Amino acid sequence: MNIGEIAKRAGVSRSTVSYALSGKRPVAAATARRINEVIAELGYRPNASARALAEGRTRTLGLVIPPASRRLTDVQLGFVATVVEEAAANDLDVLLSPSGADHDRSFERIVTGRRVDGVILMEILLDDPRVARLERGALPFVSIGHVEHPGRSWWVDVDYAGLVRRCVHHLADLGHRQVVLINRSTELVAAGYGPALRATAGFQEAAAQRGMTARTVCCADEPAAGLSCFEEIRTRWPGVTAAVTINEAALPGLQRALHNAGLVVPRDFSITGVIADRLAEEFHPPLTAADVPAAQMARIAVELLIERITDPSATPRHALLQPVISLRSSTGANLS
Amino acid sequence: MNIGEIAKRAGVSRSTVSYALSGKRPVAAATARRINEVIAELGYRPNASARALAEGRTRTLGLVIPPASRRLTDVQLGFVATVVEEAAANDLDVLLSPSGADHDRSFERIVTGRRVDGVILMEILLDDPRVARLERGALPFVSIGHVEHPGRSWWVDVDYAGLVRRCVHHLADLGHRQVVLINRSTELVAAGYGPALRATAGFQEAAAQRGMTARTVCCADEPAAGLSCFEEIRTRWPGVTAAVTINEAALPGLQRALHNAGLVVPRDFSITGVIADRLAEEFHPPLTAADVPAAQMARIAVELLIERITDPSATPRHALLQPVISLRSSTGANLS
DNA sequence: CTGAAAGCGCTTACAG
DNA sequence: CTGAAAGCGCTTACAG
Repeated sequence: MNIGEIAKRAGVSRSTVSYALSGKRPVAAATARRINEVIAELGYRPNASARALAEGRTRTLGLVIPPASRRLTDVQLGFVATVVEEAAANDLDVLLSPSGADHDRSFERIVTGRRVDGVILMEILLDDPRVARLERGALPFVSIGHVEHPGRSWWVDVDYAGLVRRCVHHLADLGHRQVVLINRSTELVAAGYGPALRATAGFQEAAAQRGMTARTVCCADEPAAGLSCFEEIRTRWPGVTAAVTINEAALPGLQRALHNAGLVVPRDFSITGVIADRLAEEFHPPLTAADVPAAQMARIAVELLIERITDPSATPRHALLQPVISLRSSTGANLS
Repeated sequence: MNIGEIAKRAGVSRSTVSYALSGKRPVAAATARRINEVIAELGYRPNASARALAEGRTRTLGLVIPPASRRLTDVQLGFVATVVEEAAANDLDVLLSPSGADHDRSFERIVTGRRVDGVILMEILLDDPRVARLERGALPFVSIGHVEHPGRSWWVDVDYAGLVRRCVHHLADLGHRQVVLINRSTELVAAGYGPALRATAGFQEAAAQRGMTARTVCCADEPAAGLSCFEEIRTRWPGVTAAVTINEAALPGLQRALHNAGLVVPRDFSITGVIADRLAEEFHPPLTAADVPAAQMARIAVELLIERITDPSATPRHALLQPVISLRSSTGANLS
């Protein structure tokens, strides 16, 4: 069943059916009613491929996600879910593409097959080959996260360096002198993952400014690593009284390690960092932390992308969000 | 740039370029080489919409996911990630569609716009309107989970009733006389969510068979609910010595409640259930539980769907997986 | 081994 | 207010 069938049964031309559907040309009320009746009766829906071919746009966005092998964090999940919802709210579909590993074919298919009107990239490296790839092409894209030298590109990000800096100042104000940054995994740092490197920079900068002793450790994205990581910290640097972390997945292990060591938070040890609000609330005690506004970031990304698609010559825009640090119960004065 | 441009530059017809690309007709080696050179030089990729229109298939699968408002569990996440990977391995793209809430437009678009060659449904209710909707149409689909009366449909599922039954027998063998089922949320049960209802049935059946006292509670999908839920259990039924759960999200709260109550697992209280292996391992002590093979289920779903798409007249197939219960450290003899 | 042409199902100037 | 026709970029019988 196609538009011709509808036209025949409604006694009009195919163009009239098309215009009745799109509203791009006025159609007599009676004609429109007849057409809509036939459409409803037959349950007709225009063929998306044909429409895309004729219109030159697919009404679909591409979303490039990290490979399944690497577990998604809560924040990343929030990105995916919200991108899909926000796209749906704009009557756009979302095509998923796993990147990395051996998924280059999939990425290339999305990027070059004109399957999508634009692409959202996440998990951005300071020097990201996918960003470079997209910049060579003409396909509109927006990244959640930004490369080291964003130039005239479109992106939305959270100011990791600034947030970590503020966490450190907060700890300094509470009298802490020796602090540690519990970072994401060694692999991510080695790969040049933006948030991990910017967190390190902000951490060391602020600690130096306040004359604090600053230690940093990488920690795999899983609870077990959080546990062993904290044990290592206690062994190597017993004088450390507070930690800043951006590693959500390690939190349960961290909590267990604190408990095992007989440390009460925040009396004996303070913890803060950049963490999804949901996870910060679940910690015991709830974490004083900068909440990553994942849903907001995803919404902005979709908005920016739609804007860029709609007006290809629009001036590049970006948003660097600076969420506040929510004071909960995991930081206290240094009593040692 | 299109196939005609390639044809012109290679000095052949468009059909020859097409056949060189698809391999559906032999092409002289020299001709093929010339064509491939031009293609490589110009970075040509066929337009996916045009191809889909001409071929009558989109090389895309639809995946209907729960709305973002409802947090995805670890198992569900595993489904999404693996479906995408497995599809990519077959050179298929995945179009996401949020269902439920006010996302009917999105679902209808996927189902009726011929945007996809087939659909994978997850989070199936015993009486699922989406399954009913798809069964009225001609679009191939496979569900992860199955309705109460699956008839001649295609699906893959885990035998929740059987697994929970075995958990109960395991506890009975250890001497437990009063057990509780910590189910998913009241809303999910009310909506007729298959696993929640089948777990209840299996639980009560096995408990009755072994002459045990069986209690059941619904618990929202979040840590805080797990905590309050367990406190309620202790208050209302102090004689309960073991719990079976299928609620992954409640586990951290459950763990905290046990700790708060001064209960040591498994000495004072036993816990088992149906839980993603990763989460079972993270519990302290690691949970004796039936591991939901999420990745395997997703792979089977994609396989079945491809089979159904390839041969629309194929005999319906389904798979009811019966994973073993992994003996870890959270169940012990009833010492009370 | 290759080409000319019809056809997939839409949209949209062009005409009236 | 409406229709006939061209065109989007492919694939694939039909011919040779």
